[in-house]
Amino acid sequence: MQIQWDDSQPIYLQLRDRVQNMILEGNLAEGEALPSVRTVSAEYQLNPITVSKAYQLLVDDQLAEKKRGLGMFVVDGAKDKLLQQEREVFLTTELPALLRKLKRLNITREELLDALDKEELDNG
Amino acid sequence: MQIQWDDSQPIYLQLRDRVQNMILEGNLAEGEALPSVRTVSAEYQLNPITVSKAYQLLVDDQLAEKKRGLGMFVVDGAKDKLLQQEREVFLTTELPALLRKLKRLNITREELLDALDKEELDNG
Amino acid sequence: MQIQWDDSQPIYLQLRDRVQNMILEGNLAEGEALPSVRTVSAEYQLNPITVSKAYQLLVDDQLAEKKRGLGMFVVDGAKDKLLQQEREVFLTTELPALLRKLKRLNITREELLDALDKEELDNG
Amino acid sequence: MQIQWDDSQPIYLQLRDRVQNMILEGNLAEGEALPSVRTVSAEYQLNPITVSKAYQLLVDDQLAEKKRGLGMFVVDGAKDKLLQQEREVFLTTELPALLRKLKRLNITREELLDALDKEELDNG
DNA sequence: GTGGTCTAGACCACT
DNA sequence: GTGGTCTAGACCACA
Repeated sequence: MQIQWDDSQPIYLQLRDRVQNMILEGNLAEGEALPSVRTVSAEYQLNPITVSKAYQLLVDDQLAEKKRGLGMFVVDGAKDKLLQQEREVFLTTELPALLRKLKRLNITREELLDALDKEELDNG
Repeated sequence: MQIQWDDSQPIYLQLRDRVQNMILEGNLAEGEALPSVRTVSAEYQLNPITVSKAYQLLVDDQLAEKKRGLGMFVVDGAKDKLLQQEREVFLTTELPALLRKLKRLNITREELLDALDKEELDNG
Repeated sequence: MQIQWDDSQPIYLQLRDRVQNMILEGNLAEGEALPSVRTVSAEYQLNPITVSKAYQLLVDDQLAEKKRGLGMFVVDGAKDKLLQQEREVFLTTELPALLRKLKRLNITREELLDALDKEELDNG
Repeated sequence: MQIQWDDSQPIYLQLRDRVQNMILEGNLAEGEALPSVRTVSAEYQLNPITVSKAYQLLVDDQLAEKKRGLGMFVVDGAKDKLLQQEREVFLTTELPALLRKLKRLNITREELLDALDKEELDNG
């Protein structure tokens, strides 16, 4: 079970994103323990510190909490928090950027929707 | 006259993007000379090497060309080339990512269009 | 009945402090038995070893004593001992630190007294 | 030039506190560059990562900023920010705790002021 | 020159 | 068992 790491981004950020995705997709329930630092570091052949760094980011974002001597746990409400955070960023930052790009590239709204349709068909 | 550099991206890439935008928006016509490395580095308090690096990327992408002793110039067809390049990247990389994100965030097509409308009004 | 544990300090120290406070406030009289390790560990969902560790600290400080087969008891004179210990620490360690901090933050003696007054009113 | 590290606290936190104190005392002016990670790590025989960790905390608190390739710099307004932060914490957290302790230890306001006077004399 | 990242290996405190 | 911290040493991107 080997991960394909994307070399353009630090591993600890990719790890954090993976956990966030697991929470969003429900593979990691609220209140559930994150896989231990040691487990993850062994499984993916990573330095424990690298894993710790990813987990610490989750704690900083109040998505996970430490219980001393027991491990890290997904906090209650983490999923909603994530959804809201991402929507926020998307609507206030990414979407405006998208629109500017559409204008600059002279892509009409119709082309955009067509492309979305096509994508939807491809991915079922 | 200070630029707000985005610390999350190397300055030389931000510089390149600025020049590309100027070309796309017509502020820098084809055949026109780029501002000299020395000018830019003085104006924005940058290391000349940083500016050179940005310009070299434009040369590598065949968007600009060096004329010995005269400076750098926007090549003919640069604007179209840029448009095509960006459309390509947009349609093959960004759009699929956008769709995945929309799904994950439960943002419907209607919400997307509403947001686009709103943006359009804001930007006139 | 869940305690809010402060993650910045080991649980066994927090437990010890709680017991010490109970002694100081008279909620745990001298000669009285401490709640059993088993009781506490069940009530607060703690590892019994954690509770034992806290109790052992009290024994080490001669504030409690073990009676084989009967449990742990608050020793005679525990309250006075605690008072004296804490006064000692307060006057020799905390107070000097307080003064240094007041100076650094430019908080005058008047502001300090005002704040104390306000606190007193709040807490009745 | 060797620092006496306090073993009860991680070095990177002690380092952060040192820098904060330097800012508060004006030894490190706003806009000035922090001593480089390498310099500090060499001077105090520390791992560069340990120093980085301390500096990152300052960035997270918006007391310092990174300039890519140039180093870390004290941000404008850092000193005021620090003062305000510390006052806030002091007045809302430490002072109430102080009062509770005074009550518990039966230390009167007069004793407190006497002690403060004495301290002041000692430290000039 | 600057900071960022990672590995390997060790020791610690806590539950 | 858990996470936290540190060292030593290496490589990278950036200015």
